[in-house]
Amino acid sequence: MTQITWQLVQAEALRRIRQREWPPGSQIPHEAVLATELGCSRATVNRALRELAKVGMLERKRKAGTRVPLNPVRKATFEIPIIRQDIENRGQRHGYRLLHRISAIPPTDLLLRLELPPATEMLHVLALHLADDQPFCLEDRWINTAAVPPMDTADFTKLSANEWLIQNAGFTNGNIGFGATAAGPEAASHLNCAPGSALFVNTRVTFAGDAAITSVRLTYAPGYQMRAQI
Amino acid sequence: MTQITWQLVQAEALRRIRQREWPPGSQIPHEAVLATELGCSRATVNRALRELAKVGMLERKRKAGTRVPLNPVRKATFEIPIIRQDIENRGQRHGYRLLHRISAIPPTDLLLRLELPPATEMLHVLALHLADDQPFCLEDRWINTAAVPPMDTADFTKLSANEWLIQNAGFTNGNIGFGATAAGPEAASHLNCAPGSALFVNTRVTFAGDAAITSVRLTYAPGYQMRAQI
DNA sequence: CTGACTATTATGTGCGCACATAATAAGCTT
DNA sequence: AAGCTTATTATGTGCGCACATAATAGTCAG
Repeated sequence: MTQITWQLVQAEALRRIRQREWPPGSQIPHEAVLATELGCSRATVNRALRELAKVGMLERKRKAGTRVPLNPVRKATFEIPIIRQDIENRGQRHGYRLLHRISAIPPTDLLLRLELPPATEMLHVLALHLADDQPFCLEDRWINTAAVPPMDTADFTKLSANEWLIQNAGFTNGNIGFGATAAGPEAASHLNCAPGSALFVNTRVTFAGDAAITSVRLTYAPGYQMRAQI
Repeated sequence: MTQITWQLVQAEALRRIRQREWPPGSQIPHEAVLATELGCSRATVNRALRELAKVGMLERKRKAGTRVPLNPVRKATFEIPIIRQDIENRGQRHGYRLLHRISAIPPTDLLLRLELPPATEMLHVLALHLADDQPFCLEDRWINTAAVPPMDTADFTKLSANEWLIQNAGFTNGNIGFGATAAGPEAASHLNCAPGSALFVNTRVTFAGDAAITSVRLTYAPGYQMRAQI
């Protein structure tokens, strides 16, 4: 006897949504009904619908039931790239050059974003990533040395701060932003492009629990595209 | 008696990862062990760990067990913004202007990406979104009219194609890309910025099952940032 | 030693049940 | 009729069990 899996239930639910058997805004039968109708247990239906709700295809509320949202806010998931792997996945050779490494007091707005007290000294690292010896991405990073393991052995001349942090300071939460910026004179010279070129920028702030770990600004060479699946 | 929830198990697992009780690269105890240790059922442990694996905090393989990845590929989720809501969430007034609406044969590379036969006629819509009467975003869209409900009543002069499609053509999958581009003369005039300005670009291709629905390219006015939580 | 087969083992998932929780609906009092 | 209290109901979650599945380790024939 072939069992009904939650994936099958999910696929059937998706079909009904797509084919308007469950039109937008409408309520769908509740779990127990679907379970008997599809010939499986309520737990199976629950898992299928729960995961659909998590990606925004359904809205669920206790007692109120489950409905197909009128304006579904679809969610997409993308992988935060480890720059070296990102480059190697393209079949290119990763190179890395440390430009700058100094302990200093960051701008106050950064300290505010990281919820750190004023005048906290942090480590500032500036580095360039290369793909097949061509400039790929400029990494501008501030590290909260108090919140990560001692980095005496890590001088970041060989291993990027990116990877060192990933391996040595597991983070739990944070936020990320994407935008575009015109290349300033410094970025232009490092990335080997004309000043004023349109560059893709990715900023991240990461925390471990409530302790700020690092803030990074990645400026990519012209033409870079970041991709994700919906 | 207070029960152990899967959230508690998950929090405990996160703590152990963060505090290096389960160091990167190491294997963690298997579900049954954790279940007895934490005083809950295996199903509860399973759910906690399964969800951690989904966001890249753990790696699970049958028989091989569960381990903390050396190079965790963290996944971030962001919401695909409905432009009007995006603007209204900023406390601004949404405006919309249809610039162009014509049936035509799109470039062949687009048809290839959409997996449509050559010389398929599609609907091309160009529109401008405004925030408090300021240009916000330029929407350049191709719609596969064969795959969506008839749109006789939808002329897109008032309601954006964006919203019409969301309400009338539930999609199931697709992909999304982010990048930066320099403003061309046309974009510059519509978005009221200098030619050559660095603009954030978001391209999306969406399918319903295996039928292509639409391809859209959103070019945002200078300064726009897209944000997401990790 | 090699390659094919056979256990073994950890995760993946289904089931039926129970109870918790949140949101709504119904009823009751004043 | 307004406001409080009490059912009712759909989802959320836990438990113990069973079996499926994938990957590994072990075994054995040649």
